[in-house]
Amino acid sequence: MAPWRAMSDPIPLDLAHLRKSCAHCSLQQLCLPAGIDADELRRLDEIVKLRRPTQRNERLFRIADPLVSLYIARDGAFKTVSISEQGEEQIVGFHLPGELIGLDALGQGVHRCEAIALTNANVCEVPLAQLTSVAAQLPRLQQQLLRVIGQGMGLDQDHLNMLVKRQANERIALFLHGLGERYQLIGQSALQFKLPMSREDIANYLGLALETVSRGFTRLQEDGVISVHGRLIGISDRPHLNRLAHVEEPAATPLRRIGG
Amino acid sequence: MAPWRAMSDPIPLDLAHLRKSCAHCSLQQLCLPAGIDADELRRLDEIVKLRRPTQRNERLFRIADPLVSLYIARDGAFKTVSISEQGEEQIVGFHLPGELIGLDALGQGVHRCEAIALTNANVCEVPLAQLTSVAAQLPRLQQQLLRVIGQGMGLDQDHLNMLVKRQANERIALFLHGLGERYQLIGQSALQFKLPMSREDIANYLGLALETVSRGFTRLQEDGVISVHGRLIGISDRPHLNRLAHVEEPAATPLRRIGG
DNA sequence: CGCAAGATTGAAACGTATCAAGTTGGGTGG
DNA sequence: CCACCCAACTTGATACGTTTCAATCTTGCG
Repeated sequence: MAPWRAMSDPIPLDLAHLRKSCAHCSLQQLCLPAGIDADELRRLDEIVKLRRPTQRNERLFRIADPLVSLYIARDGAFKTVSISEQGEEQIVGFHLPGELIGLDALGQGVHRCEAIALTNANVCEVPLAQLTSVAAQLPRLQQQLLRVIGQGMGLDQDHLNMLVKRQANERIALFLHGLGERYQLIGQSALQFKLPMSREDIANYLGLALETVSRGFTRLQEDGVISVHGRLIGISDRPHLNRLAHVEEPAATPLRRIGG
Repeated sequence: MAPWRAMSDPIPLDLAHLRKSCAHCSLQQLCLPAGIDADELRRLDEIVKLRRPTQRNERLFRIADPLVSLYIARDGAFKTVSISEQGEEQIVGFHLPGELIGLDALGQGVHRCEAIALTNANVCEVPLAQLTSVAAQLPRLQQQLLRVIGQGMGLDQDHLNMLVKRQANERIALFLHGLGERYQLIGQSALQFKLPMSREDIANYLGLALETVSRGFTRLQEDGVISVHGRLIGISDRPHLNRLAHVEEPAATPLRRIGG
């Protein structure tokens, strides 16, 4: 595949930032520690490892790997991919910073997906055995763990609802809408962002042909809803986009993500 | 809708059977208690309630109900249904005996689905607060709980893979295949069973028009793969069905379900 | 500059949804 | 017991959207 380390891509490694504990992490409230107190946070911090920077196309785990840790990106983006019996790849979810990666293995103790970096990234690693044993002692952490897992299931359901009985343009609008919301959640612009994934990845995720995604983007641009420059997306008419996605648009948009 | 209690449907209530604890339940190894020891089983048994028999079309919980308990059918069948922003129903999963119901609410503490009985049924109820507090003390139960939850997520993924990039006949074959396996798992015939759900439910679940499901059944019957008499399904040529579903068919079929 | 991968655009073929009749079977009431 | 009814299911004809195949265009990168 692609080289693990592209020469033109010097790693902007900020050790000081990497060493920060959960307590100082800007994602704290969006991540596993959300809602737990200072003492508990210290216990959690003790078991969280900081991995070396991850290169584009690098894998956190592969299919059939035993479940060891859960992962969370601090920055960058990942996709999780399952492979059908016929060898076709299916993207199960996209993961932005703060979103737990690795829950696919909870059932069998063995991963059924690969987690592949879409960009260079920095990742926290949480050994599951330690996490569960700490959680057994800290009811609030246990509760939060279940909540995070449950949210993951909710996202799978959102993904499913996006695929069933919705046609191409609706899926694409919903995808862009959700992505914008997720970027907003982590403090970036909901109206202008760079897609970390290819058209092919989007198509795969949405259950469409990549040509259909391309046509969809073009159509949205012609209609003045978005602007497209390669992977750079600008949302020009958010209400219109929401209408196409059939999403209500009250002031406070409910917590929602697209990729699980 | 249909009457809560049809006159022609006297409830064959077997109190002796209902009073059985998990320890004596035939589903024990397929259910929450799988793999935990006798002491732990006793602790679990203490918190499991047996609900009065549930009528066809009765709901275990509704959308927006707070999460109180998880449910498991001892017999009968359920569907869980979510409702989109436009008011369209989407069937998220079918639940046969031994399969946990109610995990949809883990994320927000509030149900995002309704659980509706497809048939008359007997149901065990497990209050979640008690379950988690017991699980915190019993590592094996904690582990088993996570495993069951993880399996639920796995099933959602199977459902998703069934919908994406597969065409109608393949989805239908896969659906029947999976249903057969699940019946086999609970000690019934994999080759002959009565569908607990309507064609409309199947179509909704598979993301198809109900006419397409009907045609699919007819086609499978014409090809000598199955026999259809209303809701009675016989599988005449299992290898052929598996081939249509693109499922490998080694001697030992992997643990798999269709509805999550 | 020039290649290769990714993205866009076009035309035709296919599969499924939709609309519209029929058909079957279980339940009800005369 | 039969006629009727209604809901569930089946079957047929047409319309639509998406896939597919193919060609062209763009972009990043060596």
